[in-house]
Amino acid sequence: MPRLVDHEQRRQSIAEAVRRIAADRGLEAVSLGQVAAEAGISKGLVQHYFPAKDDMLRYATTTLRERVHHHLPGGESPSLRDTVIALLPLDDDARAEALVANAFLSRALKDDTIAARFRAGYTQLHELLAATIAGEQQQGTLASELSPRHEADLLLALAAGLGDTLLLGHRDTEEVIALLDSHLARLAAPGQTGR
Amino acid sequence: MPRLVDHEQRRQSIAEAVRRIAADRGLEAVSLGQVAAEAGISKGLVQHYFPAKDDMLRYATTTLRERVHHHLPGGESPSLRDTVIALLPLDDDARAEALVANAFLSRALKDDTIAARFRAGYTQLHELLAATIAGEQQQGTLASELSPRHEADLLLALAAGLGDTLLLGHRDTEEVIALLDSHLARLAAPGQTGR
DNA sequence: CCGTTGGCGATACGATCGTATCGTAAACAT
DNA sequence: ATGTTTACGATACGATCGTATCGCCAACGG
Repeated sequence: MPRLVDHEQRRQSIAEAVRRIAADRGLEAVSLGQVAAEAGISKGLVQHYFPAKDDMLRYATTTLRERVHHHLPGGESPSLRDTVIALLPLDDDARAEALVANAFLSRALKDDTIAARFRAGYTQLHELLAATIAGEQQQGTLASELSPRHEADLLLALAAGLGDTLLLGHRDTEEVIALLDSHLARLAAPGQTGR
Repeated sequence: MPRLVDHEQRRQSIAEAVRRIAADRGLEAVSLGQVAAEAGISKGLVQHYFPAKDDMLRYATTTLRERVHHHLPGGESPSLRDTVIALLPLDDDARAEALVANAFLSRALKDDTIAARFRAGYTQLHELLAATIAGEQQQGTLASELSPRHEADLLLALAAGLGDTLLLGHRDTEEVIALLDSHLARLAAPGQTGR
């Protein structure tokens, strides 16, 4: 046996190159040559780890939604507000991830593997939000008659739309957060004084 | 002079071919050859009307948001609900348009011309929604303390997010409309019995 | 009637695409 | 030491990319 190499690590570094290119030049700019250059390796090596380009693209979507957890506030049970804010593309990393997800959306409609990844990501976020909502209901800060799953869907859609608004520069960060807060205020339990 | 041809019409038919390809195979599949084949004309003719590919892509975004009006219900003053529903990708046309807009999003971040188009589209829809909201407030069906511009931003974001949810198949049409209705119900004037 | 002009097709160009096929160097088993 | 196996680089392949350059054909002005 020759020298051993961590395949997974290699693949991840290639996948990161793919995501970097997709984020700032679009999926159309993701070619084997560009990826090799971005990853600082030879074109042949990329082929060694991904026999076909489609394999590479599919793999690049594996860790797409893991970063959401990374953006979550560290506390034990983060507030609903902080959790939703963590979904917004507010820093460069989150912005890049949003752009990558956007670039892969059209592929998700044709590629079952990528579609499954998107669905899993949505389900995961949905469960997280629903649990957070239920927690705040028990805590008495959110109105108890709300359906956590229903409100989670609304919040995910709102966060996605506000994310696009941010990416396109239609509204700035302050405005978007104010919009989000006004929505959350309507979910508050009666007698709650905002925030 | 030789036979005269309607340049605008030619350009539009080419632009439609671009949008068709972008909608179902992504922007990466939009090449001069593919566009020519889709439009049923020669590759040289495409070049005749668009000296560079970027010109063609830019032009393809001109009429992107015009179709929204086409989806609006015919009545004099359509309800807020019907107006927002008209923003959702419920039929094939609207779905194709949403996919095209999605495909061009990454380009809008680099191309000022396309970015201006997106911004104009957002502004136009925002004004439409705000006016509709103000109208329903006067009519007494929406709570009078709401800010029409504020709620318009929220509804646009919600519609965009719900649109993505629909495109990706995370929720079906009925569920999405139910989500939308539950949001709208919270905006209703007190004493209003739903819808 | 003929020359000019614009619509349009055909083709050629170099670059880059994705993939295939090599050669070589390094590391372990025997 | 030798042979086998794997990491990796290099190169070649045909296809397609975007662009440039032709030539023909139709139509109108003179």
